[in-house]
Amino acid sequence: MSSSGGGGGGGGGGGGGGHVPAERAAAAVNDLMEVREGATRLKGWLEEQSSEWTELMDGMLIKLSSALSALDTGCAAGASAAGSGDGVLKPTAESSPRRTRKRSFSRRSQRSSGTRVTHTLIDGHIWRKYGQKEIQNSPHARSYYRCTHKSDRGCDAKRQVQTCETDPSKYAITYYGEHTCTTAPMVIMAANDDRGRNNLVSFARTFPQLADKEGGAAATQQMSSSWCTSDGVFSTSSGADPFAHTDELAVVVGSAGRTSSTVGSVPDYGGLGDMAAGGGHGGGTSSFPSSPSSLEFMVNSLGDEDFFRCDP
DNA sequence: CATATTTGACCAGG
DNA sequence: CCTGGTCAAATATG
Repeated sequence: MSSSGGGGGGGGGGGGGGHVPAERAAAAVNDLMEVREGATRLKGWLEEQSSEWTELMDGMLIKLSSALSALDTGCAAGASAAGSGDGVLKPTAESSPRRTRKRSFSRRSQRSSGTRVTHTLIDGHIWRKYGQKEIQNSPHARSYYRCTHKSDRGCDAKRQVQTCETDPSKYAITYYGEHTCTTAPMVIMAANDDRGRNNLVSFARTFPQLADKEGGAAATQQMSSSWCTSDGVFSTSSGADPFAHTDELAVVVGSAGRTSSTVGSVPDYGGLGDMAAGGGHGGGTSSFPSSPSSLEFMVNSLGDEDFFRCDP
């Protein structure tokens, strides 16, 4: 979206190192294929429940397929993100006399709660961008966001997003402060496949008003979802993920044979969430946003290690 | 028209 | 003085 900005034209910062470990890519492809397989099975199971879910799964499968083909081309990444070249600069030629303001401003809060590299900007919270800066040692601009509930809830959470230097398709997100607002509506559904194994898929629903101004390629995925399957493994490998707490994003994986579900706190979202579900518990049938097309699915590599596995 | 993003200016810390 | 973080007017978008 912000293609126009400084980083925009940047041409994908190709220069530097884009060495993507082939082994790793291959492993990722493998994992994705397994996931697709599992998803297909899950789809079959869900078909018996409702056609809506079938559509949902179709969407997921499509995404998986495209992800796979992207990876297959070796230099995956760029595929959807790049583009946007077009330098349609606004005619703001006139030097508008920006009012000089004398504003006492809040000292910057320094304590960050860690940096995380992810494929998506979505993290379950709604952010409002309030600034962007070119950073000295980085080819990419850094964007500054703060919780959209800053004004109405006094939420002081902030985050800085910067395109990963080595992999333009990833973002390094640094969080500051904590969310005092309750913002992480999410629905998690769990299902067992025919083998009694527990497959769990969690969908963190956020409501990004994401609209690619420049039209064009929906460069950024706006829906984040983390899921995992089988044996309660939640990519905790090496547990090196400083974001294990992930705020409200809680995921619980039940043991085989049991269906567990967790629901993040759902605040007073006017008409955004049609997920009221009214205690949707009950045979694992919970309500789910009916328009799959509005949801973007994306593999959220939680540990930057492996995404998830689906043991056959 | 309301709300989010863009973008240059302002400001504080090193 | 330079760099990075924030403000807020201007602009874009639904």
